[in-house]
Amino acid sequence: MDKTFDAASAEPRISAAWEEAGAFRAGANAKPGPDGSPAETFCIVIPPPNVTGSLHMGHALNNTLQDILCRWHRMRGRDVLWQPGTDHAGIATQMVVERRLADEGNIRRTDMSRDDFVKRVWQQKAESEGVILGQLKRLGASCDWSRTRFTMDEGLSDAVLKVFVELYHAGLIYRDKRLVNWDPRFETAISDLEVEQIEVRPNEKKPEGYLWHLRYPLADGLSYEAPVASDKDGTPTAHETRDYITVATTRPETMLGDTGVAVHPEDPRYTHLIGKDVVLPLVNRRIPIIADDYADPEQGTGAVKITPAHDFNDFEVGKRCGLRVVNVMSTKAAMHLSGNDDFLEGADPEPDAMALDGLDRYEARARIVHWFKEHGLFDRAEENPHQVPHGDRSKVAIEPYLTDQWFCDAATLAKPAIEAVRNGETKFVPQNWDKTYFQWLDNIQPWCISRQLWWGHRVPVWYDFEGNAFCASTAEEAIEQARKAHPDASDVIVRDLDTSGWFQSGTRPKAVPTTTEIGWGDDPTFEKGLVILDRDPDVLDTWFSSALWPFSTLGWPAETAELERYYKTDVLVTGFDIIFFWVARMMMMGLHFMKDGDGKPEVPFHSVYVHALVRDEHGKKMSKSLGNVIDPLELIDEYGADAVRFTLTSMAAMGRDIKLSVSRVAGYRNFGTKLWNAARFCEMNECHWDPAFDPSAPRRRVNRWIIGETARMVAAVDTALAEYRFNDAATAIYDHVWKTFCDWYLELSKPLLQDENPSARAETRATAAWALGQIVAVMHPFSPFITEALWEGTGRDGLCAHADWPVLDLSLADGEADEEIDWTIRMIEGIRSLRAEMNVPAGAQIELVLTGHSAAVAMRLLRNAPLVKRLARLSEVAVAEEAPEGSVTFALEDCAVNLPLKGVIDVAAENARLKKEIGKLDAEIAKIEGKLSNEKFTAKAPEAVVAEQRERLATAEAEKSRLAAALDRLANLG
RNA sequence: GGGCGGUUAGCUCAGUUGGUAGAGCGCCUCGUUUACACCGAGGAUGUCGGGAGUUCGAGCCUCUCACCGCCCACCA
Repeated sequence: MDKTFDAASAEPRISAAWEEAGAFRAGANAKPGPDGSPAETFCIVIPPPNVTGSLHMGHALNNTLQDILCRWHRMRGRDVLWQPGTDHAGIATQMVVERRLADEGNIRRTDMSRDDFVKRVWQQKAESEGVILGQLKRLGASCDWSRTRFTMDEGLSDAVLKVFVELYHAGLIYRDKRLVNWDPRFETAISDLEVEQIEVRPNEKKPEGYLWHLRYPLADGLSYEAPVASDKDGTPTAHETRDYITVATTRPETMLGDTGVAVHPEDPRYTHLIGKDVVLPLVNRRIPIIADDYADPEQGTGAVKITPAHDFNDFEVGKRCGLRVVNVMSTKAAMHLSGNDDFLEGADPEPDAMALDGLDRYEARARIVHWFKEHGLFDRAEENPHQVPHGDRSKVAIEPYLTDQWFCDAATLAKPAIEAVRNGETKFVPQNWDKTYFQWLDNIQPWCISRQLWWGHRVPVWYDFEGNAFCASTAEEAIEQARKAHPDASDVIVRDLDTSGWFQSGTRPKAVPTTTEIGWGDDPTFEKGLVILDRDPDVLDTWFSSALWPFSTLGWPAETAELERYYKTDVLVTGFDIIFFWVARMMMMGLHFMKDGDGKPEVPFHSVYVHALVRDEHGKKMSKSLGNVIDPLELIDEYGADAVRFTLTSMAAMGRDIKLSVSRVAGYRNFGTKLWNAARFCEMNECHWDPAFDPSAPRRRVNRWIIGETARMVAAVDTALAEYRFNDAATAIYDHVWKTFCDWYLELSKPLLQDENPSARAETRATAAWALGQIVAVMHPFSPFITEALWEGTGRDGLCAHADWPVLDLSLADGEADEEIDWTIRMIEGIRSLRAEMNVPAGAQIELVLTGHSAAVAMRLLRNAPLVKRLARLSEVAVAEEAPEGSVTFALEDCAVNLPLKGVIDVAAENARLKKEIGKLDAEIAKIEGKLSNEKFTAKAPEAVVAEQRERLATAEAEKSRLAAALDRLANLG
């Protein structure tokens, strides 16, 4: 064996061995029950990574934790299916491809046919999927790769179609014209969840972060007296005549679409104006002053301009008050005035207004403010930092925009999803996250599921010339529906707008749903009774298909054996950032479409383990657009996958943030090396694995002790994993391997391995090999590569990945052996500590004289003398009545340990040391006596606690008396 | 505005029914004894954010304050 484990060369070899063996196929290590019943299943569906990029630290953490659970259960004999796959990530992937096209040669998406563009995205998918799955394999993920799925593959597309069509016919999906969050960069609607609030402050670059106060002249020459000053009681003391009303806005450009000004019905400043009109500047449109509670007298001027087409609140006000809706922007959020009938109706725009046509909203804003200034209608601009909704992908301000979109009735679907968590069918771990889940679902809004993108699942709806919708899984079915709706039609056909023929009448898209752009909005062709259907050009929100992942990947809507066997799945492992996007929606869809054996709605998983987010060094979420992504592959290259995994596992308990430090990764790489060298030591000492080894057989205390320690460690790991306390499991292993096994057992075993007695040698070799074997097995889920290499290196059969998980009875622990070895360790530590403090040269062999002991303790010391001598570097171990002159002394609970150092000893320093030690013991004694003299304590505390305190007091007093005696002797010496 | 989390050793953070404060890294001293210098031995460092309460006993439970962070909703 080499001195270190060479991860870089071993990992690919081991990965290949797993792959060749099909080691992770579902059922690969399944063990039937004792009665021959099939193995219990364990199923996790992977959170499908996007086909946009590569593995980041969040993936590394997420998949490490899943892999630990899968490998653990696989070794325990469960039939494990870890279902892998990738997500088409509609908007994100389209964005990546568009950027790439731009890099390659300035071709815009819109310069291509939809068909060609989508083909190009499929290329991207093919490349990226290979990259990211390869990276997951490098991490060691034990997915059943033979079942890899993709959200847009044929089967999953079937699932999407069926779900859409069923929900549509159940009235849970519907089309509606309303304000949506519109992303002007991608020119698509997005859902509420894809909007993030970003604060804007007054700045030089952009006209934003102000509250502009603008004057709207009253119509018909009206004027009024407005108070301009008041005393402290609020009684007006001065007035001025005004022929305008001032409104305050953060978005002056929307004034072009104003159709009213609202004031509070009880605002004394304005009640007399209610029902009057103003003439909208620039536009010369008469719009009413209306009364509505929405106007807050405390905010702005108390009068608020109402733009129903470009503000969610204004839209509601407009509905209540019957105001017109005037959309003044294009899909790119540029002003759309010329040829805009809504805008022109009832207006007589200034040439300056029409000059804004086609300008970006910010440019228009600047010019409009300027225009108001020039025309004496500008009151003032107030600095006003405020939150502005932005698209989470595009990072541009979203525009509330009036369009037809498809919505899903999330509130109805949410009810069973809420109930299932409330009644514990699905549990969050840590449980606290259910609050987050409830908070969102209890207030859920209709989910906008349509996107004006090219990449994604096409909405399965066809329209006739009247705009009637026919929703069906296939064009053929849509045609049937249309025939019934148009009994007199000579024929119904689907317009074949696609050169590649995907959308020919009666066929449905196979595998690659792609099409050229449809002439949306064209005049319908209706001649000679022919009805032509056009398919809805929109695609679905990418999360719509993700929501089906736990059952679509298992074959649904087909009734597959996998679905029957593995649904519901066991645990979902995910970050909290997608509880709304994904977890909640999987709950909704799973409960709506899946039924258990009794026909009862069935949740997609019984547990949701929510882990922290790996953030950058400033605590920010890592994201590609911020450019703060740490590449886990680089860490793997340098330190090995096991080190990265162990680091992340150890940090899994952290609250919400994991800030990764490379030094820690290095530390866990060292841990691997430590284990490697322990194995090397075993090899050198001929500690060979014996399959027939019986852990209850060894008689030597050191061996019995390590067997007990091993059993306790395994139990700790099992308990921790059962409760998803990954860091506790990692710590239990780390401490056991490094401290217990390497630092103590291997050192203590050395004399036995060289013992003249062959049976002692044989027993110790077998025990060491066994203990190492248990470590390798238990550590495998955490560090699969090095353990697989050690498995192979120690001549074990098969794969470590398929090893039996250790099942050790805690009765293997021998209390008497534990006590004695623990005592021996304390003895050695005491001697080492004192040697160091006395500056005894490390190489010097010194004597030990035991005093103040019982016969039993003397026997114990003599029994373990070879160990103590070796590890504490002693020449002689003796017992005596009196300590030799010039000794330094420390006390164990049941004896005094004297090291004769006459000539070496610094009397003054030793005097000080002993006094300091005695001082510590005095403080301890005083503290315990205080407790024990407190009647309430002895009366109310549990007996065990009181007894423990009494014992500690006795120990401290015994130690103190021994040190006091040593101090006396020192005084005599002096 | 609603909700959630954090504040423990120089740094990054563990600490599971309340019962002697821990780890890794860093730091100091010593050491190449044939598994390991990616090592070994020893050592120093904490008013567990402040205050109050409950309790025989609080890092842990309750209340409160301060600061930091996140999520949701809103802000003309």
